Amino acid sequence: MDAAKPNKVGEGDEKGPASRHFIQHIIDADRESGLHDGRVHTRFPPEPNGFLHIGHAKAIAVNFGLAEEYKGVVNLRFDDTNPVKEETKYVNAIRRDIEWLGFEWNGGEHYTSDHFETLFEYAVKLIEQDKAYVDEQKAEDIASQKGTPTTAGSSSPFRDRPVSDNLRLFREMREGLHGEGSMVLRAKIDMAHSNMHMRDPLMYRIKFAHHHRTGDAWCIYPMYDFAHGQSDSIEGITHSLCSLEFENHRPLYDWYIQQLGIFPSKQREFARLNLNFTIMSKRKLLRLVEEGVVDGWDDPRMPTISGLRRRGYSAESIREFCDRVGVAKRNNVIDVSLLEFALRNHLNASAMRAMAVLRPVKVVVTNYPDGQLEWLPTENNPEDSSSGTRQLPFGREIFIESDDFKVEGVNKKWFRLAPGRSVRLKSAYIITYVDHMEDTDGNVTEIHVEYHPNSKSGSDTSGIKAKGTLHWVECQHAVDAEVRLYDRLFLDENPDGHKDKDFMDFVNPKSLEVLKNCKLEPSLTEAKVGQPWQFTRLGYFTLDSKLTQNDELVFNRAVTLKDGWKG
RNA sequence: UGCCCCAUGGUGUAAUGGUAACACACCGGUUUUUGGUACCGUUUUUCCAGGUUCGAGUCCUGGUGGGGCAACCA
Repeated sequence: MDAAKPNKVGEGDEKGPASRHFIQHIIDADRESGLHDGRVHTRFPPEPNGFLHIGHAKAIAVNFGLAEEYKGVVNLRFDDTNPVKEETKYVNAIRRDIEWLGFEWNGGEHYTSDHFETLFEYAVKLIEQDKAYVDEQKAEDIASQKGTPTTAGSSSPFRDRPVSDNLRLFREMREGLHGEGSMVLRAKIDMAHSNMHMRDPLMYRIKFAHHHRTGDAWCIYPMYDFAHGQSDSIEGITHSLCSLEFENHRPLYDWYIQQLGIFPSKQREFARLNLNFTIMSKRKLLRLVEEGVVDGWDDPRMPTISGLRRRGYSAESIREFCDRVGVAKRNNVIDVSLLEFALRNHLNASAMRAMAVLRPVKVVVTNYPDGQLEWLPTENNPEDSSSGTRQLPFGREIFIESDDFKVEGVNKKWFRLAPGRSVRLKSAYIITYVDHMEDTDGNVTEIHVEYHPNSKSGSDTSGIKAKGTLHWVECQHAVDAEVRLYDRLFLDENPDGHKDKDFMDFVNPKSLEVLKNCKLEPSLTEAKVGQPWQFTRLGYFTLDSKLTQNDELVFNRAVTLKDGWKG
């Protein structure tokens, strides 16, 4: 095993046992005690009100990873208890993203709405036990009676309504006999409880809204707390893993299950993923979409799964990233460089190399015969000996990167082309500067060089030592393309963390740069959507899935190569 | 002035009362027909104060600091 790589969950290496996180310790203890015969059944419960982002990827990886480790299964359950926010298009996007990440869920999809009838029966049961009551107060009154974290709440005047009245009213609520906001069903727990969630929490509210799956069958909908844990229980979920913010909900989660006497799913909480220079709130990501800052949920600058995919991130790299960030209870902010590392790490080993010149300047090889052309072999991926080679056309006129030539400020650290300098053209010849032309603004328009015929790659007998190696594309065979370069969407490390400023204030106005006049080697016309490429010396790129037309290639840069040049 | 959770290098995460480690980042070096990769190395860690113990990052007490909790949202 490669010692540089982290141990796969549950495995050890020659250095000792793999490190294990606290949820694994909990599950180990549960299995030790024989809980549920050692069965592990988790769930991933997205609300279909937005696209999945990299933070969800962590939750997905934790739930599916644990299930895999313990030979259990995972339910995909769309948590659809609020019809006014949820839409089928989000269900479809979420399903596609999880599949793309490479995870398989257990036996079809689940929906909280599948359990609406059972949930209703559970509610009736609690009413019959005098553990729930119909409250006819206004929302503001209920809120004010809740008290504050430091002062006890007070009871609703409807708290001691007879069971029979509660039963009748709750059924009338379901039948649509009462208007929205006129009444709610509440659990009867303790209005003075130190945990606000235990102060007679709402269980059901009336909404005459069309539900994306149940249509108009219901006009009452359960609240999260009275739906999530019960759905876990109905589905036989053993370990219900959620984020830290639900820690205070746990006593309520347990209370409902205990009162109902149903399967005892257990909730455990871990810290959600945060990334610097980005935001992870679905509400705020939606604002970027709605206000046109980005071109949709799948804009390559978005931290969404679909955005990362379109940008050129591989599913493997996202999974590796999720493995590397760990699982713990402390609030964390992961450096985006770790995400980029995971991508480079995967793509360096797997991506095909290609030559592309983003900001071309023409080079004329003055001693190369006019009209002559030769095809030179070059490796597809030096990290993968099985990837083979391909042929590159070379001729009298080529393009190189304008950044690779400069006249002013040339010192001994400059390895590239300059007056008096020689450089290697990757997989071709060594060339030596002869002359260059400039326009009236001083921009270099053309460079003249001479090549050394005996310096051909693989059979170099020239003895010339060239420090630098440049990528290049032969003019006649060059394919035009558009290339889009992305920078971070926010200029602030924590755009969401300023009390006095809106995160929108930190949007990077230069997060997208569109290059129109890029020159690609001809083999790139074979590129497919979803296929990663390393453009030699530049970074990792992929075809844009939305903007690419048949004869108009558009590439996105996912990430640059690490740049070790200190200038 | 309440309840809950958390505190290990710059950022994350391990260490199950017994030598504080791994990754990313950073900095330096070797190799290199990608200033990439690979390899080597430097710097940098247990919030504070008590207590228990032969021994505490770990257990206990008290502080300090951070996060969460008062939607007919999830």
